[in-house]
Amino acid sequence: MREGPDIARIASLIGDPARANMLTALLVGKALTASELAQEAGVTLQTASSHLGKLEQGGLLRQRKQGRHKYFSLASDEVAHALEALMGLAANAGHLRTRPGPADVALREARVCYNHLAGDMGTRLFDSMVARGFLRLRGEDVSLTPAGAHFVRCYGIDLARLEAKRAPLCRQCLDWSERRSHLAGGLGRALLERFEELGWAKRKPDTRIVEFSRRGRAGFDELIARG
Amino acid sequence: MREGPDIARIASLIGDPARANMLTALLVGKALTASELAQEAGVTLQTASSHLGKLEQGGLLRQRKQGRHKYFSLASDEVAHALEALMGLAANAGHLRTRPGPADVALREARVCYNHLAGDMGTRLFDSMVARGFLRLRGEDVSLTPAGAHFVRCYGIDLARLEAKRAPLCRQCLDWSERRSHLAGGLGRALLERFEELGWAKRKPDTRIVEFSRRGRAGFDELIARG
DNA sequence: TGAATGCTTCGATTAACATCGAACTATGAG
DNA sequence: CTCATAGTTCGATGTTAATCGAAGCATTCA
Repeated sequence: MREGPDIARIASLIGDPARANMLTALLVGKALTASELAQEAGVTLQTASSHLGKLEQGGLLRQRKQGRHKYFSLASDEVAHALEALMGLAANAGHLRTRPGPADVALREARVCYNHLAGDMGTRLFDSMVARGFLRLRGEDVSLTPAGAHFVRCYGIDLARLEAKRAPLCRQCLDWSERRSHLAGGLGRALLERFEELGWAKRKPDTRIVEFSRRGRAGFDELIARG
Repeated sequence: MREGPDIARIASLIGDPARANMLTALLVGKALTASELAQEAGVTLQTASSHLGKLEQGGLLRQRKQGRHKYFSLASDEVAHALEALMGLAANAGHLRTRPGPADVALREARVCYNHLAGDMGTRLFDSMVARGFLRLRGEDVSLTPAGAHFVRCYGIDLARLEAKRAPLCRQCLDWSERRSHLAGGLGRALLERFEELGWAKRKPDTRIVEFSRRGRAGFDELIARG
């Protein structure tokens, strides 16, 4: 055989616990410095540096220097997607790191996945937008319809600015907790930002949990009910 | 942090070259014996036995004994999905195992992915069925519409038998070469079988390549053009 | 200029694990 | 029953790579 891409190389990169911790930490979407990632992974700065070099070499991370800091983030949405796929397998095999507790419940309801909203609320938003014809699915591609563009503009999102960027506007991302898709890409990011701007939601510091206020939850429910 | 499923465990399972070879070999969908997998991975039977035990323990493989043989296959479509996601990353990072050659071209055009058709022809089939209203997408779920049921029955597929099985009928699977979806699940399997039955396509032995005859290619083109 | 901070490189240590030979169990064939 | 084949278990070996202390750059700040 020996055909197709070399999967073991990438998988073994993810397979080290320290590196896996770094990658999952970066799933929140924020860029983190080498020191922060070292702490996240529970290793010293030296070993973290070695790990980060390998992850970047392997194309999983993107890095940018800023002064004497070095910021790392995931290289692409695809990396996040692959990580979530692995999480699905892990959850399925019952290898949860912790027994399902209150944090886990919150995580399943609403969490951040590389800067966009995932979990139950994320998939509900996605399904609603598809059902109302705001998003059109074609195979794996997702595109915003004219009606959808109107909808998000009314919600206060600067669509023109998003479209000017090079990153894809819409993309779907499979959810490990829900086994369904949620909206990724620039628009997904913008929507979560807007939720935070309006005070509907707030990220719980140092976790992937997104906490909705009572008012925010009501607003969200109405938003996906009829726009 | 330390939240969410334990991803490193699964990834390190896939991260060993011998195990990765076994898993990719099983992507063709056929169940293989321990000896066959040992040869596929290029290791002796003893080490293969150890690897297979770990893979099964980790929930990636399913095994059934038959006489003095032990047959292994992937545990689920989800495993195949995760593997293809990793292939996407690997291909993206330029870590192709071999430089793109003739085999690679054939692989991108039509290959088998856990017993269903993938590659360019796989995604074209999927897109066509969505466009004609034979498949309906709802988030990550795919379902067969009444019109679609009529279509596949006319094509000679015993739908009742498929529906009787426990495995899901339709499922979408992301394609590493095309970055779009193709049809997985029982129906995807049945369609590929039917292509072979009609002499349209033939699997190239010991590879994932699917070769279409000239007649088969014509029939396929007509099938996805108007049914 | 000197001190402090953030990160990298080097070297040595250690732990994990893939590998295989050899011995063992189980199933099937003659 | 005897032999061959398929697979497992055990133990020894060798390699890989994760880890961290210490020293070395680079950047910023005073």
